[in-house]
Amino acid sequence: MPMEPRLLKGFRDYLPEQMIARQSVINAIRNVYERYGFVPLDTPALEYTETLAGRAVYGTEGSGQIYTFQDRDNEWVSLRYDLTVPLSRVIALYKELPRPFRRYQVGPVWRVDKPGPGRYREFVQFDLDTVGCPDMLADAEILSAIHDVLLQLGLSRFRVRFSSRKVLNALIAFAGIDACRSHDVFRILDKLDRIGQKGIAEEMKGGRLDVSGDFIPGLGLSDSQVVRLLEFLNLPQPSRAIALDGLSQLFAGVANAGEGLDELSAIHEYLTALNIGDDQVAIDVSLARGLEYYTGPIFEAILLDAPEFGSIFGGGRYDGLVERFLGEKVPATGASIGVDRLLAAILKLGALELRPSTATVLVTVMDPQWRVEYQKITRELRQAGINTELYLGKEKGVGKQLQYANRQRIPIAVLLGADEAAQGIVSIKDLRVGSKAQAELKDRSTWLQARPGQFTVPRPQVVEAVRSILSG
RNA sequence: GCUGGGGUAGCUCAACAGGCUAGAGCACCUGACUGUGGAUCAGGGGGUUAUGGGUUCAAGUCCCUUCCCCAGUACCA
Repeated sequence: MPMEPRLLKGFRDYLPEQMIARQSVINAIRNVYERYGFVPLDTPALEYTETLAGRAVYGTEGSGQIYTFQDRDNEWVSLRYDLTVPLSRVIALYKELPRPFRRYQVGPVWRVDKPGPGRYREFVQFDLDTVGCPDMLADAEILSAIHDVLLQLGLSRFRVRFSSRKVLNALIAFAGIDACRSHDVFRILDKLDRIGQKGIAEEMKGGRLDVSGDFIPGLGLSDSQVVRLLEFLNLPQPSRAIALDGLSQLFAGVANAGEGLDELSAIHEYLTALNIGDDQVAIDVSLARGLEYYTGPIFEAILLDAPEFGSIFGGGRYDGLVERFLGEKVPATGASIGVDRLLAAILKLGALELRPSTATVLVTVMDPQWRVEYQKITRELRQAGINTELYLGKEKGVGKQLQYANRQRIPIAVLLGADEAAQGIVSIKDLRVGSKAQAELKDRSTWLQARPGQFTVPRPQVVEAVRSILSG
């Protein structure tokens, strides 16, 4: 008995249809990033566990989600959890790298997590980071790049949000909360979208019952502390400038609050100079983010027409991460696009069409007698830069081959049989014409006679004819 | 991970209260119709009812195990 073909939970095969769409998204992102002058980097899937599992890297939850095992040499190794920590390792290992080091990296990362819609244990991230620049100019450039990426992908209805961990630290001081609880507070603040202010207030205090009746334990903060948190959350933020005003008034008496505000206002100024508006890249004080290593600005983006996919982009400044390996403090900032989520959202929004084939032309094999001629035509088209497939299935008649082209969404078919050969011509068929017409057709003989979208050209003009179809 | 719900063909679902050989639509394959996609017509392949055990004369149906899926939670891209 053959064994059952099984897929590991939370893992996926990327079938050609998905891969074609995914690669086009990745190429679009890469083009934008190279336009900004970032350089490519790749690192191994496996790292020493100690590289990833240091204190205060991913937080307690994050560390528990790292795939870890012993290899044949009894070394403890782990699958990378993100691309940021490997980058900081690279910075420390290759001291000859230029500073600032501005790199992009795309590849899978692994997290032991409960799989769900749009959430997997292996997923692809596309990262963009600048290492060695303390100025907010670097952060603004990250935001500007994601802004350009989304526009490039045909997604204009998005909202990029940013804030700063330093602002949140000021909030902790402002509310009189013990600094050691700050990460718990951030985690709950981050849920604003889902549970609302009422839910946040409950969870900050005694806890709350969720929709399923499950009890979520609270932090046990006092009423007055929660009032201050809500005051912060209710700051009006119709624009970056107004949000900044509100923050500086609210935190007027808080020591060290100035640092975070300076960061946000610097980013605001840079964005304004780049002509990036409040509606596209906004300050959002409720933004918190889960990872422990952020030290300054933090970023996130959602698609307004596909909010159910969650954030498709997230990141921030992590000035302490490289220090773990180097001892020397190296400023760094960057962000990550969740390629799978972004792709799922794009497909749902219809901004990209799934195609099972990369071919534009199918050269059919009508009669094995002309095989060499089919090969020659195929080669001519390929040399002209046109993606062309020679039909390699069983030669069972042209009907099957056109059906194949139709199902593969290959728009153009080339046909050559005895009739054409006798006249030195080739038949070329634009299948898209028939696809449009076929809804109205009922009777087969009319359909056969019509031969929609089909015409003949002299044999030497095949490439030219295909080109003219493609150019519309 | 936790709580709850679920699992019948590739997909969507059916099968009175435990009772004949587990069915249908779609999809797929073969054929007919000029050397041509669609429609139509004729035929065909597909199932250990997720899994292992138990109760019973009899289990898709009832009980338990494991696995997987879904919703919420936690976390995050």
